[in-house]
Amino acid sequence: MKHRVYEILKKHIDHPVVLEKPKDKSFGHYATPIAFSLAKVFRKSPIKIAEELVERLKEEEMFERVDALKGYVNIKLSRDFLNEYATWALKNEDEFARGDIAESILLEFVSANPTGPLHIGHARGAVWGDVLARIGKHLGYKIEREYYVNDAGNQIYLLGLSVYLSARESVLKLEVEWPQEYYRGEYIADLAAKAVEALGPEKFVDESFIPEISEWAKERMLELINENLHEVGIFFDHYVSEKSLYDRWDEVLTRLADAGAVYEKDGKWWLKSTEHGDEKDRVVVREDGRPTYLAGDIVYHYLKFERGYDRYINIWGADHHGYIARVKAAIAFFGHDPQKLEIILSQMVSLLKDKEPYKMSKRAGNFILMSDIVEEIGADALRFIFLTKKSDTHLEFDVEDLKKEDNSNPVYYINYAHARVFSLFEKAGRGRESVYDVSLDGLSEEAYDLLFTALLLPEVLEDAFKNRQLQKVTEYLKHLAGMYHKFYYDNRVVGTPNEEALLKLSAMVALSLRVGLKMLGIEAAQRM
RNA sequence: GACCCCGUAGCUCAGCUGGAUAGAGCGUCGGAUUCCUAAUCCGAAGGCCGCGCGUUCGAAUCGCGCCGGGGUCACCA
Repeated sequence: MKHRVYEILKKHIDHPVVLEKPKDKSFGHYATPIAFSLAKVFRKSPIKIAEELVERLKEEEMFERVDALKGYVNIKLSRDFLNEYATWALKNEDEFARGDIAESILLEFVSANPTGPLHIGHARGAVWGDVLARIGKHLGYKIEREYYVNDAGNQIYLLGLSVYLSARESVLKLEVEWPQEYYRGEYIADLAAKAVEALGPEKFVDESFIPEISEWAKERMLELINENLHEVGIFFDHYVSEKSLYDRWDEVLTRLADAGAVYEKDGKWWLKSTEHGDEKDRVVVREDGRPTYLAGDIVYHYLKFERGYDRYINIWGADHHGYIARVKAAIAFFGHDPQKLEIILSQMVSLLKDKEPYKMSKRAGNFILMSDIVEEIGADALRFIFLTKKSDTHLEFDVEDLKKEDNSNPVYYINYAHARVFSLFEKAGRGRESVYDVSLDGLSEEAYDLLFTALLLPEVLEDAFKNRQLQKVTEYLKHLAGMYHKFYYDNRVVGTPNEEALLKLSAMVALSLRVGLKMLGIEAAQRM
C-alpha cells in the first residue's frame, strides 16, 4: 500500500517525499510533512503549499480524503481500495506480503564452536538469522544459510583432552590431573562415557589417542548442536569446515602478497589491515609457519566472494566486533567491495528465573543450555522473546514470565486472537472462502481501521528486513492482536446483519497474524 | 586508553531516515461476564526521554562534550 501511495505522491511532487503514519488515526492512513521542506524551496508558507497539494491529490481514486492540516498533508485511502486489497489477499494467501527483490544473500549465522551444546546466547543469533532468512525469502531474496564450523585448532584438542581425562576419571577410575584449561560441564562426562563405549577403553591408555578422540567428540558435538537447532526449527543450507579451508591458504596468501597486503616481520606474516581502518596490523602466519585463526577467516571470505552473491551477512556474537575491521580489510585487498559484507552483532542475553540472575560461562560448564530453555518455555516463546528487541542490545528476560498463559506472554496473546477468528467461523457454520467476495460496505470506522492495520503486514515485513529490525514484526503482531481483541469485545459478529462482512474482516486479521507468525517461525493456533 | 552497545513510567522495553498530545506489557488501584473463548476488554495513577551545549521553523530522535551501566580490545578459536 505504502508503495502505491508513494508512487502517486511522486507523480505530483518533484522532491523526495517522506511518508509516515500520523500520530492520530483520525488524521488518515498516511501523512507527509513534505510541505515543510518545500516551504524553503518555494519560499512559501507550508500551510499554503499543503493546501495546493491537497487540491491535486484529491483527484486520485485511491484516496478517499486528502486534507491539509497545519502544514501536513493527510491521506485517507478509499474503502473500495482496502476492500479489494483484502479480497485479493484472502484469495492469494501465499502471495500476500510477498516481494520480488531478486538479490542473492549469503547469510552466515550461529557458527558456534563444536565444543559444546548451544547456550542461550547462541540461541539469539540462531533465531535472528533464521527469521531474517524467512522474511527475506518471502520478500523475494535468494537467501542461503551457512554455518561456519570452527573444527580446527587448539579448542578441538582441548575438547578431546577433556573427554579423555573425564573418561579416565569417571569410567576407568584413574587418578587424573586436570590442567588449567579444559571444558567442564555435564556434557563432557556424558561424552566420555559414550566415547569409551564407541572407541574402546584402549584409546584411553595414553594421550597419543587424543586427536582421534577429539575428532570423534567434535562430530558428536556437531550432531548435538544440530539437534538443538532442529528442535526450534532451524536448518542450514551449507556447512563450511574451517579445517578444509587451510588447503587454500597458500594460494590466498600469494594473492594477498601480490596485492601488497602482507609483509614479513619478526619471522611472521602480517596483514596491513591498518590501511583499511583497523587499529593495528594483524598476524596471519605465526613464526612457526602455522596460519592464525584470522587466516582461516580470510580464506573463508575470499571463497565466499568467489561464490558471487550480491550481499553477505554475518551474524556474530558481540565479542567479535573487533574482528570486523580485519576481515573487511582483507576483502578490500582482494579488490572486492567490503560494503557487501554486513555484520550484525548479537549482544549478550541475561536470563532470570524468578528474578534470580544467571551467569553463563562455557568453560566452567554452568552456562544455560538452549535446550533447557526450550524445554521450559517452548520454541515459540523462545523465538518470540529474541525477536522483541534489536539484536545489538542487551536482552534480559525472566523465563517465568514466558510460562504464563495470559497477556504477559505475547505468543499466547497473538495466538488467542487468531484462534478467536477460527471459532467465529465455526460458530457461524461457514467456511472462510464463503466470505471472500463479500462487500465491506456499512462497516464502522473502527472496522476499517482494523482492516487497514491488517493490510500493513507487507510494509512492516519490508521495513523490518531492510533495516534489520525484526522487533518491528513482533511489535506489529502484538498491536494487531490487541486491536482485534478490542474489536471482538466491542462487536458481536455471529448472527448480526453484518455477519459476513465482519467475518471477512476477521479472516483478514487472522491472515496477517498467521503469515506474520509464520515469518517468525511460529505456527498460529486455530484453537486454544 | 581505544572501540561497540545501552541510559525513555516502579520493572522489562518500543518509538530514533528529525515532525502534530512520548507508547506497550508487567506491577499498583478501580471497573466490565443473562451475549461468538474474561487466556479478553475498559479506566486511573505513574515521565526534567541521564546532563549540558549546538544544528533546525521543529530534537527522545541529528552533532559535540560530559556522567552512569554493560561489553570487547590474542600470534585462542
